[in-house]
Amino acid sequence: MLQWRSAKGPTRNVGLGAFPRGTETNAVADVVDLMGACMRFERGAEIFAENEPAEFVYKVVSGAVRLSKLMSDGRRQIGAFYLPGDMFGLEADRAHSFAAESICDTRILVVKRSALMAEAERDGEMVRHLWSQTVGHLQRAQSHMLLLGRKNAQERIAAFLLDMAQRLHSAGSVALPMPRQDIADYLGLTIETVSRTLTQFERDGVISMPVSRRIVLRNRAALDKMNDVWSA
Amino acid sequence: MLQWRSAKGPTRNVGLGAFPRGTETNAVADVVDLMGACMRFERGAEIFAENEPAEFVYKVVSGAVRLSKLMSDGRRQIGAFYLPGDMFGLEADRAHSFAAESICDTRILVVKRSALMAEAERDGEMVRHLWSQTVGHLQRAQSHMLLLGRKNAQERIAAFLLDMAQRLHSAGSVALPMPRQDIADYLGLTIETVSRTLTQFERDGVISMPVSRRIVLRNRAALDKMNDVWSA
DNA sequence: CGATTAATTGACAAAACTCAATACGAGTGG
DNA sequence: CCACTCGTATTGAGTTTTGTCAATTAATCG
Repeated sequence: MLQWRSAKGPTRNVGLGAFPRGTETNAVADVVDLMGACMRFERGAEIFAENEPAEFVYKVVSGAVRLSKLMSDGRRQIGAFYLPGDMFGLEADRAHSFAAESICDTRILVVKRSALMAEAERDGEMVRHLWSQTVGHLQRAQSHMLLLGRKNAQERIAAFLLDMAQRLHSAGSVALPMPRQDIADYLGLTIETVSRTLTQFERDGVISMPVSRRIVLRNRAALDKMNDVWSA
Repeated sequence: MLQWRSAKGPTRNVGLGAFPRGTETNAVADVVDLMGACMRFERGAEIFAENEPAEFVYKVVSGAVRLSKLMSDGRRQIGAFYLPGDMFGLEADRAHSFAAESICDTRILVVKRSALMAEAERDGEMVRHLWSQTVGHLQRAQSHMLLLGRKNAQERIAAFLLDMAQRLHSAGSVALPMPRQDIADYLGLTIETVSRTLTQFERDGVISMPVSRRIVLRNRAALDKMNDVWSA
């Protein structure tokens, strides 16, 4: 593990799309929908870099985003995946400590943090909502810590598949937007271990994989069982 | 790893101490100092349980606290250690997903979350401060994820020692408040690996251990080097 | 199709875990 | 003050899981 692998590093996105509209007005979060500009990022584009000032807040419209941090020797940790509907960019106060990159072609609403804060100045509801977003991210980070700390490969993959299935609202079949390497770096495993574990699951009839990016959940109970160890 | 180990489980604390005073008025955080009641928890006492409604916010005065989550089969993950000056209890919105226990005899300021929120209602500065506390916790969680995800035992221990040294304001020598098992469960290692790695460090002249709970940092540069891999 | 990237598989090595024995250290009572 | 005890920490031997390196196979896109 000496060099960062398939890296023709993330390419800065310059193209800026239209300013589309959402007709939603339901929750407070959707101020982003109203105020945000929609941008397109092609696969592998850098949305923000490590150490970049945290000037914007984002919301995924379509596609997928990874939050990642790279070590000097090529090891990488992915801290989170963001899927359609997810907000991000609030996990930093001053500067970003992770980079964000689009995993595939992705549309993202972008709003200036200062605009959001100005809005929040007048609207107490707004602040609390943004804060609770941050709390949500913290809780995700904590449950990810559990996974990384003491789960074995099978438990990690099971948790990952169930999480993806839920967040992508997929009934029975998940279309993974990310390559195996991203999954590996998210779960703290190697690509080979991810691959072997998936193959194992397939042999055991727990899943099937018509193609590598599509996972059909054939025995959700088995996955739940592997995942439920942390029931508490 | 089938049974939770030395567990004569955490014992509920009932004793409630004095209402001491701090003369500080510097930052907003110190509203807790002004409003909080001081409680004493003896070693191993449960401050709050998993799934308990998050009714209070806490600040460590003296001693140390661990945030932990227990698996059905005895595996445990410690999510954070809280040391004097640290606030906690803001990482949950509705109910706690981790338990908090005192590691040694500990004094803690406790304030009702509702009181804090009432204060925050009037004081915009206050909300932002509480929020930024949460962001701080999130960032700690993220950097802990890095450690758990892709660092080897030496790197984990090095990071841990440096972090403790800094947070305890110890120049050259750290008095660890927690037993090896807690360190292991915090770092996602076994107690044996922690022990062996420390012994290794001692043989290499990186540290010395007059007694097991006291670690003298003899070669901080070596520790920094092991830790700095994630420089970026 | 062919070229190129992504994913899988195999053989082997290494790091960390397990189980078991031993040593240490703080506190207690003779 | 010294032995005893009990919880904590260390050490050793052997196993297991995951990682590494290298070779194949599968997908995707002109």
